[in-house]
Amino acid sequence: MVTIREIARIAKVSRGTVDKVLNNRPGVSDEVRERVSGIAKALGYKPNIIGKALANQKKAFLIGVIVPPDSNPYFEDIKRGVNAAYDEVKYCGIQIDYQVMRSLEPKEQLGIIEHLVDKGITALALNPINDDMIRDAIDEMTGGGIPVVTFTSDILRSRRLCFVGLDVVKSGRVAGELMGKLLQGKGKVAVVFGSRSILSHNQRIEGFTAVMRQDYPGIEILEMVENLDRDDVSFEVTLSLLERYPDLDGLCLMSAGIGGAGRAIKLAENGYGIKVVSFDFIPETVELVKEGIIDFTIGQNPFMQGYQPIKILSDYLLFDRVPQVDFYRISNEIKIKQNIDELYV
Amino acid sequence: MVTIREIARIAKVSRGTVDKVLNNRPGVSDEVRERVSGIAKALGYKPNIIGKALANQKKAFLIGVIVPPDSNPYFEDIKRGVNAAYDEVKYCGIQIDYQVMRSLEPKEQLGIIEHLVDKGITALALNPINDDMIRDAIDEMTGGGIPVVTFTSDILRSRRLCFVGLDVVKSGRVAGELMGKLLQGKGKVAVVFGSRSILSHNQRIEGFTAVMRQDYPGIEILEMVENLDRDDVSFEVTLSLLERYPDLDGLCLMSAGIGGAGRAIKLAENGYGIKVVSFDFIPETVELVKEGIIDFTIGQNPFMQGYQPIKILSDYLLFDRVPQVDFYRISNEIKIKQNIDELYV
DNA sequence: CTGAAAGCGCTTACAG
DNA sequence: CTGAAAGCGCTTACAG
Repeated sequence: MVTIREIARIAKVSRGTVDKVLNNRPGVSDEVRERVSGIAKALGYKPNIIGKALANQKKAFLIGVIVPPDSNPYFEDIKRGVNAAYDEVKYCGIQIDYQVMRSLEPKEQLGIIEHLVDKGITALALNPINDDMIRDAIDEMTGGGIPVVTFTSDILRSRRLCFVGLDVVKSGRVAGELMGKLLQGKGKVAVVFGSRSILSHNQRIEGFTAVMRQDYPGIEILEMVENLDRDDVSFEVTLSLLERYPDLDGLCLMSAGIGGAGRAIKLAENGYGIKVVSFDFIPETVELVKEGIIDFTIGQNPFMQGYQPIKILSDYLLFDRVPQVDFYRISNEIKIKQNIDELYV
Repeated sequence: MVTIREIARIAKVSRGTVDKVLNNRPGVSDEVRERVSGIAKALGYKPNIIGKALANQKKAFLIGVIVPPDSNPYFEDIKRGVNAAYDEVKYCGIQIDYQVMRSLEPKEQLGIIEHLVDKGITALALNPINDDMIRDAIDEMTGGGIPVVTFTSDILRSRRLCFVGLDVVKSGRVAGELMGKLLQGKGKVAVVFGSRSILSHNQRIEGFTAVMRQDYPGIEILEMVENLDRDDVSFEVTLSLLERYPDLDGLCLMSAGIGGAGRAIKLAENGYGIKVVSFDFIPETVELVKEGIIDFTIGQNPFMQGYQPIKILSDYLLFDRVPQVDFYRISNEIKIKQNIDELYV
């Protein structure tokens, strides 16, 4: 392994000077800069990350994390991922400031961002509200040397370092294929989703209906109803669907409020034989899968959605590693009764 | 963070002495040993892994890896996992010696183990042949300070550090449930498996039949046939099954030789509508899933089966970290046409 | 048994 | 602009 000492010896300069060249720090003449970087390249120098990490311990890195209100148990797992990553990097001098929002207001999020910048964060992991205000704030931070990684949902045309999340259209497609297989290609289905005003909900619907159209023309989508991610609304609309369509064969539950839908299915006369595909691995869903009410549930590995942004930002801060991809893809996981206990292992 | 320097200062001894105490090295009086370890505990000392890693760079750690003959493309992914882990730890002075067997003979494996021990390995990741000879060798290495992690298949009652693999009975159960759902609980199925003489193949069958019996009494298992993991045999037995049972509804392919089975299904008159569940994500399988011949395939994440043993052994060697569990469980992953492209992300 | 010193590879504050 | 020195936390060979 080539070291800085070795390069310094060959270039006949000090190790400090080599360090400046290799890390594009000012204070070296062009002539020396060129000579040193030539030698480094010729020898195939790779920085030793352990050495870097040890020296960096004198610095203090603070990564801010901003998540939406914790009403959604989904974010429990995201937090577990953040903590797991933190455990791996805390010895390198990295600290975390974890902020939970109280609303979904862009203004509140902007306030938290400003607060964190004042506190001196050196990087930010953000589940962004889709608003120009936030996009501008991201660009300003990036411009000011504070890298931002978005997770779970992205914000388009911003200068964030990368996005960690999943291809939501594909999630919808997976749900569509599973429903098609469950119904052996024929029957009547209904969809319960969160809200038309949320981008990802529309994308799930888009993927689901596309697969139905292309691969399962024998399946008819009777209705798609909003539940606003609320448990009580979920109960009502699901029960109503089951009552209005006595011959319903399948139900795709795309949003939160799964518990309410489950109660409706258990209550309805025609609920027993109905095929159900849902999303996420929250406790209510897991329970319904175990009971046999839900046939398949498609999870998004929220753990990794918390874990990866911290690891990516740590790599950036500690080792100047820039992520290789713009979109760090989390895969869709399919769980059934027999393997629902194997979450995140 | 408490450092060795801090403890040394308080205990009024040198840093070297503190190091000896904290790492149970000889050459310290009992009195000093007790005083120092008391202070360390009182201050909540945690070793800084970066410091340890840097100092350890002077040492040379060599991890041996022994895998079966590479006839099985499955082991390509295991190797990718080994390499990925190696990339993460090579800066800590860890080297890998990767050995591929030519046979499944215990004697050959024993020879390779002895060769590696002569070469001076400090740890071993082993896919063990189930034989007393190998068990004894593992125990001898462990006794001599060389930790052994088994992966993919385990060897019972040995002193290996831990096992990385999956619950094969559960894999069979997952396959059973998927088949049950595909057939809506009624129909006739057949199973093609590798060999009765291989433990894991029997375990898959056990799980599959247990779920059929318990949850899907309306499904009849007509026959279970061996293919010896061979492509040509696979073709023959699958074709024969399809010809002898014109009303066959489902086929569970439990072993290698998937390509042959796929050709038979495409060739047979009744092959088109048949429901198929298979195992692994090898290229042939992926292709058949994309074509719609295979409905579900259950993968074992071989990447992680290669990655984890190296990480576990590195942690042990570098930081004296002992694995928290005896069985490091890899989860069963279910893939279908719409998400078969999301492997290992 | 104990301590002082040098070293792992990189960074930084300071002197020239 | 350049270099010498000290330091990050831990380990080790050596002197006493």
